[in-house]
Amino acid sequence: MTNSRKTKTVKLILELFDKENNALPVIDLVSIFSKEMNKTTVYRILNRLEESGFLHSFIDKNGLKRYAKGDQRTSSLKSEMNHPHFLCEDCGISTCLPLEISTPSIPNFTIKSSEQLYLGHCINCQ
Amino acid sequence: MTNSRKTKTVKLILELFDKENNALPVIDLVSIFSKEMNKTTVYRILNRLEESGFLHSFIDKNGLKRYAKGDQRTSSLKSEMNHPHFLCEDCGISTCLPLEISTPSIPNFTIKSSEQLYLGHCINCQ
DNA sequence: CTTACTAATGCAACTTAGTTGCAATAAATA
DNA sequence: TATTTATTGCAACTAAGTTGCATTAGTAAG
Repeated sequence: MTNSRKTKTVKLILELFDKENNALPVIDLVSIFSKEMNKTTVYRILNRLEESGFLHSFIDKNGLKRYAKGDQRTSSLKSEMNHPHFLCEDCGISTCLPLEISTPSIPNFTIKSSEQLYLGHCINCQ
Repeated sequence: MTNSRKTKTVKLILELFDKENNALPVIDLVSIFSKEMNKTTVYRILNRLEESGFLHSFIDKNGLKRYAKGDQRTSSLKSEMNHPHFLCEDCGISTCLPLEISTPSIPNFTIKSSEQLYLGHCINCQ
């Protein structure tokens, strides 16, 4: 927080996530902002916004990194802290699911966190 | 099955998975077999072995594709059909977890399948 | 055990996502 | 307004994975 400057480019990305409730692939964000900023800048701003807790990220089925708003580390709501994501196999839309993750206990393994991605069809693609 | 030839390269990969119980990243397999075959060949053989049901794959935390033996589509055992994977954050080893996945039902979403990756420490890295 | 068919391979070139180094720029603050 | 340094743009790079095509080698038929 101390060392984060409100540059034009940061503001643009913050504005987008202000109205965007889905998890967007980085490559999409790069092309969305291709006229406003360099792709390197997009990657670096997303990195910083994740570190500061404004965004969280995960890897989708295609191995692409996606970002959505919300802090998966420090949220007060348990379901927000570590939640599954949904990915529509038809339209590619991805959203956070407000569900709690139950971590199984397995002999020989210490489980610290998990990544859960549910695949199927969203309401528009039924 | 009809059109799959038992070539030297296919045999080598089958032999490896015969004794390998972990899920291996494709890039590792490429370097393991770098003297025996071309990387393109590795990618294509893995593809075919997955289609035929001998292997299954998933994307790990780093966005890398991993393969492990077993058919996630047609196994008779429910727990084998769609199971979570574990990834050790220390040594990078990854294994299939013999657990059943419970698919939640969420309004507005039709969930068909899921990808579940548990992260933590394996027995050797405690 | 040849011959013919075609799946499978090797190679080189390519694509795509993401990263790095560095000089130039522009927020923040003093 | 001047100074500091976080941030950016650019170009070049890396790493994973893909594609086209000519060549090779399993396989099955004769």
